[in-house]
Amino acid sequence: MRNSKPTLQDVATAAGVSTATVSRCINQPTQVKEKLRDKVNEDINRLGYAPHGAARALASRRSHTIGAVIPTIDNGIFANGIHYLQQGLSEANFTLLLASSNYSLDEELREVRSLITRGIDGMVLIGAEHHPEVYEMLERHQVPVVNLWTYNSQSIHSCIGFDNAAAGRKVAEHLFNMGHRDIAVISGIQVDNDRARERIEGVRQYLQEKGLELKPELVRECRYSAEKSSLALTDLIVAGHRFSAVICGNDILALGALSALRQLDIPVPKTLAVTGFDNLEITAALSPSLTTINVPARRMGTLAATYLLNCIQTGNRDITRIKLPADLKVRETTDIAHSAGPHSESEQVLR
Amino acid sequence: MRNSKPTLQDVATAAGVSTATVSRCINQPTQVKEKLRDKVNEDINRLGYAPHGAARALASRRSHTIGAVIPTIDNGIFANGIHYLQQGLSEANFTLLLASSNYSLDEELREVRSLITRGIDGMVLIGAEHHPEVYEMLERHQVPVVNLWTYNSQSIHSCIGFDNAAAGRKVAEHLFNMGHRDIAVISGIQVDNDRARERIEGVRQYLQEKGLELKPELVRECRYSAEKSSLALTDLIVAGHRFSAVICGNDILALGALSALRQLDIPVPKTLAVTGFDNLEITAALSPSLTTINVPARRMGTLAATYLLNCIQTGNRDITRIKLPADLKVRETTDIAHSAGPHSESEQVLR
DNA sequence: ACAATATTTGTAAGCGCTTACAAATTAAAC
DNA sequence: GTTTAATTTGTAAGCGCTTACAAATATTGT
Repeated sequence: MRNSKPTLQDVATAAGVSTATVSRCINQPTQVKEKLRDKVNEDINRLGYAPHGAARALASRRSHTIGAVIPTIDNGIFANGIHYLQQGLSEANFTLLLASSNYSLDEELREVRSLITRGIDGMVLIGAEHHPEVYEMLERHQVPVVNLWTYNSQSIHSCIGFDNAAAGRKVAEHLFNMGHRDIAVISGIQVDNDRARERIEGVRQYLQEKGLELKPELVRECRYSAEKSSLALTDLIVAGHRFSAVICGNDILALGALSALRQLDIPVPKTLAVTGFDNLEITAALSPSLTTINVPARRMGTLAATYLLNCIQTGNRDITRIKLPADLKVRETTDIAHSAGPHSESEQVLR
Repeated sequence: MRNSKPTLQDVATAAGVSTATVSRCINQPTQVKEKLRDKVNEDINRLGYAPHGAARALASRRSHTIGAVIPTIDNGIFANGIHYLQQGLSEANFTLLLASSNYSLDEELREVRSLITRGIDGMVLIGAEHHPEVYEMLERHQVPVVNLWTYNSQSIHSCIGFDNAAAGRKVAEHLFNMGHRDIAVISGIQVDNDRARERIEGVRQYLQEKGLELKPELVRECRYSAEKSSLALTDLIVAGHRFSAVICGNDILALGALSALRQLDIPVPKTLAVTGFDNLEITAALSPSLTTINVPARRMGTLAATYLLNCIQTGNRDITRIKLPADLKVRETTDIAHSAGPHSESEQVLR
């Protein structure tokens, strides 16, 4: 319970060695003779010494911190991937500095600037579309970056993700195969959001190939909120449009859509089929369970950690592109046959 | 596109002033004469200068960073509160360093240590129960701390939250009033989790006051995962226990319970009533919608930011205790009457 | 006009650590 | 037992910034 925290110098004095030796005990233990090292470690523990991150970062030009800016931390969409990113970093003794942009590229720029000022060693962003100054700053400060949730074979920046357009196509294809010809879309705001645009573009293309059209009046954009989505779908229905399926830009939007349909007493999928995107854990537990795209969140997070740590360690700045699968999970909101029928056990009486 | 990033010294040289003046332009602009300040700012922009966080932190003994360790970032339970915490900090130009503990106090200790090493100016933790060394380190390093998601008028550390036991009571009371006498509980793991314990304790106490008992065989603990919860409830039912309501420790557990009940074809709330805890956005959109406790996540986040910023600015270390309301949201899983009846609009034909 | 005071700027000493480089010690080779 | 090479430790110069304190300049009162 000393007055102020001990410094490297305090430990050095206590152990009767130089600060350099103590520093080596911590950072390159093999460079110090075992006996001395033990003595020093003992004093480190005895004094309760903990290195001072800022001083260390300043002297070594390495913060052992990587930054991530995600659109929102509010719901679970990105949380899962970030969780594994963090886990991967943590194992290498790196820390994650997390910020959110509210789906705005300008806010993202501000956060990136703040993170760079903080001195991050690597950066994780969502999507490939960013303010030009973002890339410029990262470049200037030599900070390696990887874009998640997106994949493009031509990308000039590293990316680890999936093909959003292809995923959109998969949804459309499934719906088409289920007999749907009139399809509505509730998308997230597309400005500043390449993933949202690509997903819809995938849908549009597929339908076009099948001689169908994605009617502009059947496409609604709204914030990624269940409530907004609910309103959007209700509006679409009240407006009297004809459609038998609605593709939602993510699971939150789908949740809102299902809520609206329940309010309106419209049976799903009988009268209206619904699809989501992301495969949040809860979507499988819904009733009806939600057909959605299973996003490789875990692997994106883990691989991003591996990639950045490697960049930092080796100084390698080659760009890497990793394409992960994003498969359709067909469930009850598009296919009643997928319904979990009553089990035999269900017959038992509870009370 | 210079070789390496410009430093304060570079700006000073360019502007023909001392580093102290440039530093003041950035940190205490009013101390510098307007004309000079403009000139300096111009050079700052021209050179694309960005302060070096570590150097700044080292020299000023202030990192402008606050740390938070939450049990999990995986689902939305804590995300919402953290979102607002971050927002509040961001406005004051502070950054959030976020880590997760997987509901383990030992892991939490490790994360706290890492954060302190990184040099945080303040700390946010969830719950009041922490490894003793956590409090010791925070004390030693003079880092102000606030416990969220918990409230105790006797607490010797600052807390901003709600009374978990009282919330538990509310759930039990509601169920009791709805006529339920045989109540089961699916709780999160209680070791290392004071909130989970308190919630159940609240339930137990209320029932006791009503001359009822919370039967040990009707209490199951499991990880906060929909799947585990689903298994736990199924197990409880298959074991032949008699109960008409199940109280779940949080909304994720409730989701799992609902999923199990759907699989077993057991009507909710007719045969079995279900309650959650947290009021995740999606719980209102479920069918049946979930009765749950509305946790004041937003206010906890906002107030935590305000509190810590104040501590840091003023140096004040008085302990603060803020009690926020956590009200019951009665919905369909306990009260069929709350069902949103078919609206008149629902009659309209879609196709 | 000249003190006396208030404001603005500069000087320089660190903040706590890492790391070239030099010095000292030990091990290996002859 | 030397000489030489390899290993271990110490010395000291910063990393880029903030901030007492001193110096210089501007403002005010008389």
